[in-house]
Order: sequence, then structure tokens, then C-alpha cells
Amino acid sequence: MPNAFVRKLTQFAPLGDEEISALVRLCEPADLRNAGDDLVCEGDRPQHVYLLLDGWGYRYKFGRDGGRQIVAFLVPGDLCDIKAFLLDRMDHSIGLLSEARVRAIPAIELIELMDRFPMIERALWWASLVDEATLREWLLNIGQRDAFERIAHLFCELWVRLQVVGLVDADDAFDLPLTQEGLGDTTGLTPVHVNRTLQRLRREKLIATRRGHIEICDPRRLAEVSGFSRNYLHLTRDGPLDINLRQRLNSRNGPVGAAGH
Amino acid sequence: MPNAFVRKLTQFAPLGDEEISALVRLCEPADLRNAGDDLVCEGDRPQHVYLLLDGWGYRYKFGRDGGRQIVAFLVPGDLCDIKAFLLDRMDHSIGLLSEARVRAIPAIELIELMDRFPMIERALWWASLVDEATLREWLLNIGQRDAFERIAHLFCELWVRLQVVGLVDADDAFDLPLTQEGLGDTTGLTPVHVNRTLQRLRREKLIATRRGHIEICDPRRLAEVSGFSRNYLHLTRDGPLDINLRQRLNSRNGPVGAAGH
DNA sequence: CGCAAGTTTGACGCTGCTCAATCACTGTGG
DNA sequence: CCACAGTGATTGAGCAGCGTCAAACTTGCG
Repeated sequence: MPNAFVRKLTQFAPLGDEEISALVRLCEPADLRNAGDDLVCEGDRPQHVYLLLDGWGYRYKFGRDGGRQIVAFLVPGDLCDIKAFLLDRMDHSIGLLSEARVRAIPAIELIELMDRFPMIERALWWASLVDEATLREWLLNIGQRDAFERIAHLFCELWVRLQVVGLVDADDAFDLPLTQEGLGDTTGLTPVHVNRTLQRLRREKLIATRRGHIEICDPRRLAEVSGFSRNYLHLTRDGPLDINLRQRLNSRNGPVGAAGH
Repeated sequence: MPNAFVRKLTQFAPLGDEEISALVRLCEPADLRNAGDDLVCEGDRPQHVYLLLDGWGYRYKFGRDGGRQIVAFLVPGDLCDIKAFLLDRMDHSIGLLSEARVRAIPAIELIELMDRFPMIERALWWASLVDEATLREWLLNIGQRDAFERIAHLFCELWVRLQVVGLVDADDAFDLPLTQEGLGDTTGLTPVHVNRTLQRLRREKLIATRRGHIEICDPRRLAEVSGFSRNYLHLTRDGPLDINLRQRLNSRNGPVGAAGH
């Protein structure tokens, strides 16, 4: 119900009404972008900080011989690079996987907000540290795990991240606007091998897929086989979400918890 | 010859005498640690920010089945996690590859320094952004390149980073206190395959190795074969210091915010 | 209906892994 | 000064996970 941005940040710091309404105001004015558009390109000198309100984005780089590597996903509520305007130029690009609602925040506006609300500043830094931790976990994922584990691990991560912003339904299903080629560019595998690995994940009743949509049939076992642990997402505030998640793991009919107090 | 920390930071922002001497003071008191020691362990709640003055460190994580992934190297002049004390617990560990001189900086001290010297703050953030960009490049490295390119790329990066702090000699050689197993844990390869790949790099006259020591025989070609570009290290003070940024940074300490001192 | 994008399948081969043995170096103690 | 042990480097043989190529199939959409 509250927007994804607020939901996410309340995971990271306790925010009062005044802070929340400041965050809500920060989301305006948003505009609509098309799937496939780039928000930022490698080499740009970024002027804005982008806040994704709706839809999916992804960070990517190209290798010399044309291989694309996806280095992060952006889901609703994610903010790109609080501090990117400090650097000279972007070393990677940010694109959109789906139609998206995006708010381009002028850097100065964000800085003022953080100066005025220390708790918001804290939450934003926290989120930024989680992004970095996620990069490290992805490195572990690609470096140490085989295809089956890699893809399973990725799905676990997305499942948790989307739960935080309320985008996972009661059947543990969510939208995933990603082709098998995109999955391959994320995990360092070829589309063909991704296909075969997905088949195995389905055969073992861990997931079910429809077009642009995935259902996590057995979250616990999926986490087990992939060595997934939520630690690196740093959601460990003894907040309500944690409890909800735990409940969901035990009995699979619990309602999707809201993040409020 | 200034210390490595100062050398590195002056790459990122123009620092005056007062700022430099503040940085030099920050390096005291340092203490000596042994190779193999851990500075920080996964699960710790870090109290200090560590500054590496001499020797090599590395960040690493373990997978469920015991595989170790090295996710970053720390070389002299590198500072760990300006903002780590914000998070609840470490999601990875930091160890030492060699005997090292380390300064454990209390978080408060660093914060005060950054408040007092905006240019230092700027340089530290810049360095932190470079660390993150490096993670992305490593992901590209492991995800898209084969063994030969991966290792070549890693050597290119280290060559550049060590040059910045004056640790590469006239023959393009430098100390590399890393076993082939360590190289494997960095690149997602087995020690055996690392060995064979190193042989090929030597055979093609790209590098030469002695014990704990490496010489880059042909830097240009090594960069070529691995697709290395130094962009992501953001050493380009070419278009830097743009006036906008200076203004933004100044306005931050100015009378704008209610939360400043 | 027909095209385009994405998914699926099959055959085949290579990169990189496994297991296991041997070799080289360095520091230690007799 | 040499025997020895420990760590790391090197080598070999066999194998499998994943890549490559190419074709067929399925779905969405104008």
C-alpha cells in the first residue's frame, strides 16, 4: 500500500510520519519510460539520481568481445547511486527490462533531504551498502557455484527483495520480465544452458514458470540447494518483516506481511 | 616519498598541505599484523575502519560447500569501508595475505576528519566508489571472460593500482604475495587450471613470475588480450573538479541544511 | 495469418575440473 | 652440511559441465 520506496527504507531505519511524507514527496514528479530504454549510459556524467517506482531495471556492462554482463537488478523502491554524481563518468549503464515509472531526482534535492532527515540519510546509506554486499554475493555466486545453484540463488534473492516491497503474491509468485538470455547474462551462462537448467529446476519442483512470471514452489529447498542465506541483504532489523518471512517459511499460507509497526 | 594513502587520495582530489598533514596524522598509530590474520570476520560488528599502510589484504566469503571467493584486494593506501560501521554485521571477512602495517581508525575520528575537510571527504567517497566499480568489473571478468583473459585482466588491474601508490618498479614488476590457489579463488578457477594458464601467459611473453613476484613484460598487449580498460578505476582526473561539484560540496557545508554544525 | 522474439531440442566439442603423483623451494634441526 | 618436512608449483590422464551451432517449435502481436 505505501509505495515501494518507503516500504524498503522502513526496513532499514525507523521513520516517522514527517520523514515518510518527505519520501513520498520525493517521488514526484515521476515519468513513464519504455522497456529497453537506458536510464544512464556508460560514459555519461550523471545529473540525476534515479528512483525506480515501478518496473524493473538492470545495471550492465559489455566485455570487449560483445558479452553483456548484468551486474545488478533494480526493482521497485530501488534508488540508483546516491553518490554517483561525485564520480566523473559512469562505468556502466542502467537499462529498463520493462515499462517503468521513474523519478529523476536532482542530486541537490537528495542531499538536502539527507541533511534534513538523518534517519533518511541512514536508511539510504544502508540501502547503498546492501547494493554493494549484493555485488559481492553475486561474485561468489558466479565464481563458486554451478549453473543450477547460480540460478536458484538468484531466484532466492529476488524472491526476498520483492517480498520486502510487497510484490510477491500468496503463492510465492512474482513477475520476472527477464528472458533466458537475460538470465544467462546475469549468471555467466549461455541461454541454452540456462534453458536446460530451468528445466531441471522445474523438474525438481523448485519453481514453475509462465511467461515473464515465476513461482517459487519450494522456497526453503531452493535456498538449501543454492546455499542462499539472507544475511547479505541485511534485513535483519528485528522488525516485523523478519517475523513474517519466518512464518511464511514454516506455513506457506501466511499473508504477505506489511512493514508497518 | 609520501605514504601510499596520501598518494592515492591525491589522485582523486586536490589536497593542500593542511589536508595532507591531517591524512598523515590519521595514519598513526599503526600496528603490525601477521600474514594470515583476519582483520575482520564475517558476522562481526565492526568498530574500526582499517587503513592498510603496508602489505596486502583481501576480502573474501565462503560458499556453503567450502569454496572461498576472494571479492577484493586491498593494497597499501586502501581504506576499508568508510561506512561499514553503519551496518549491523559484516557479510564478509577481511584477511591479510602478507605481514602488514595497519591503522585501526575509530569511526568518529574519520567522520570528524571528513566534516572538517570536504576535499578529503570527497576523495574518500571517490575511493569508495572505485571499490564498488571494481566489484562490477570483477563480475564482468568472471562472468564473461575465459581463464586466460581473467587472469590477464587481474594483473592489469593490480599493475595500475600499485603504480598509483608507487609500488611498481621500473621493469613493471611488483610483489604479489598470492599463491596460485589464491589466484584461483579470485578468478573462480582451480589452482591446476591457474597454473596452466600462467604457463601460457609466460609462454606468450606477457608476464614473468618469480616467487611472490611478478613482472608485466608487455603491459599493452596484456591489456589488449584481456579487454582491460582503466576506466573503472576512475583515475581520470582529466575533466575533473568540475565547478558544479565544488559548488555542491560547498553548499553542503554551508547554511543550507538544518543538520550541519 | 504471418512475422518476430523467445524457448526448446539435439549433436558435438572444448574449456576447465578431478584426482593423484611428482617436483622445487625454503626453512628447520641434527 | 645434509636430511627432512611442509608448502606450493607442475604434470598427466580422464572426464563432465557448459558452450557452440543449428534447427524446430511456441507464443505474442500487428
